[in-house]
Amino acid sequence: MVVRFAPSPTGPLHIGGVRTALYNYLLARKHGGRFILRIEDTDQTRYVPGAEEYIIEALTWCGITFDEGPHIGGPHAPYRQSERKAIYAQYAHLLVEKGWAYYAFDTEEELEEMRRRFEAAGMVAPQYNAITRSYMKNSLTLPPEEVQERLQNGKYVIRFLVPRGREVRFYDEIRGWVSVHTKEMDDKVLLKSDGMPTYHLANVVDDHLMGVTHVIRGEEWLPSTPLHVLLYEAFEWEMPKFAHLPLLLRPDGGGKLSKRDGDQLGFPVFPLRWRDPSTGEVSEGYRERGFLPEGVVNYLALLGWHPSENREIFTIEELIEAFSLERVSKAGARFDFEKARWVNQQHLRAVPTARLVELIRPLWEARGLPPVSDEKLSMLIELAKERAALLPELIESVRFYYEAPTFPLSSEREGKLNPALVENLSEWIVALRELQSWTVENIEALVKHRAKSMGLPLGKVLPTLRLALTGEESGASLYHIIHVLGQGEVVRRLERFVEVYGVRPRV
RNA sequence: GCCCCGUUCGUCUAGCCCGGUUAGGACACCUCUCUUUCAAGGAGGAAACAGGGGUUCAAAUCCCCUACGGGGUACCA
Repeated sequence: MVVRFAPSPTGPLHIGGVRTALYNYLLARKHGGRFILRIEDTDQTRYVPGAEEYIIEALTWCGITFDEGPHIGGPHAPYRQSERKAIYAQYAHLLVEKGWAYYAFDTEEELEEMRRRFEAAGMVAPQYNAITRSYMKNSLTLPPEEVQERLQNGKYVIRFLVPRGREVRFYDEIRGWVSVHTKEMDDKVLLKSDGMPTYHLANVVDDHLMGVTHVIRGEEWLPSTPLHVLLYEAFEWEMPKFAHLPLLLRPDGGGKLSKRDGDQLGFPVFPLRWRDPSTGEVSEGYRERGFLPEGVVNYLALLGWHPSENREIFTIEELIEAFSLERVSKAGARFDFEKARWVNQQHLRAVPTARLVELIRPLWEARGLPPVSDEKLSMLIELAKERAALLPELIESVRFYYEAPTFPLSSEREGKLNPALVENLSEWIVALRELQSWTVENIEALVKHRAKSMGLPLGKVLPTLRLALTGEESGASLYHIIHVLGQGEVVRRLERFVEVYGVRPRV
């Protein structure tokens, strides 16, 4: 099995493209096949610098790797279509010789005029086809001498000659048989006047030359597949199998998820941050948002595919094992950011704390937070881990550590303080200061013991202490918080609290 | 407009090919439980076969029509 991912470097890869790459990758790995990256840069006007590097970096981050591609080479190099230009021209001319294609010389204005004319005659979207081509300037209508003359000038395109009266049928691995009549098809340009191929030609030629056995791509290609089928027939090449993946839809139901949706949806549509080189506009990525690559990949796999068992959480290796084209659904899938978060959370919980320390440290430093040892950081992460779905939440939920509470508290929170405890707090500070061994167990014992001797339930004691130490009403285990804060800091914070509330509690 | 593809809880989906299920799971939501609290966990709840015709003893499942959604309709991919 040989599959390929063939993006066009016109900007950042969006999340739907990542899924297409993922399904190809999964299949290649499952069947021990090869996976090729091919850059489809035949439209020179749409080339965006940095896009190719972005695509490779994004897929690498996701753990999607290739066996051949522009970045690693391979037996079918080059892998950029712009560098294969001569190959396509040769094959386009071959089709002309075989009578499957012809030269056309119409200018843009002439094409425009043709469309206007036929529209006026009642056609809605006139195409260059069996009925209109006879009115146009091409090697089918012009005398041979004029054709020769125009070819000398070098300004021509090569168009496919769609045969008449045929039903083109092909089997789609996901949708079953699809058929289209050739009267619905038009004479698509194969070779552009700049000598570059269009997608249709380049894709068929390269897939054949590179030995691709399974063409797995987005559903937007379904309507042009009949043309590709005819192209294989014209070249007398063996056809690959086709599979058209359902599209990723916007959560609001308004069409397919597109690059332009950017951040307006409230969640990233790109795997990595992207800075548009011409406008300077920056779009957020899943990586920067704090997703784990395994979380993104897992969620994406689930959008349009369902395993044979009722299970949602998979590592990439498990996905390789479980994936199959037969279980890909036909209908478009709406992106659900909440569920993506949940899937990521499941993975986050499984990540060893040591790795989280490595992931969090750069974020910690980027925020300019006070230095912490690896040991402290991993204690903090342990505390935050259970309630975080995304990486930055790991830092946000230990805010108490790097940000002392500010007093006075809001009146609502003051209402939750226990007056008896507040009055007695100076004695607690002494006890805490004198605690010999600062362990979670000892702290817990001390708190419980003093609460008991005061006749106060933990439900009164703990919230008050929490407010005094963190300013928050909820969060991780308070005994652990006290422990990680350290004896000195706990005493300092409580003393500050007493300065404000101790003498005459406002409660 | 025309062509192609699609349509099961709010969302992702199982079930459809090989008719007979209390139409299953997950996210989100609600209730209860555990917990100092939040989260997580546990238990439970509400929630769907687009509509209409056939075929059949029996249709989410097979056939047809309609509606709706999406994609395509470039010298873009």
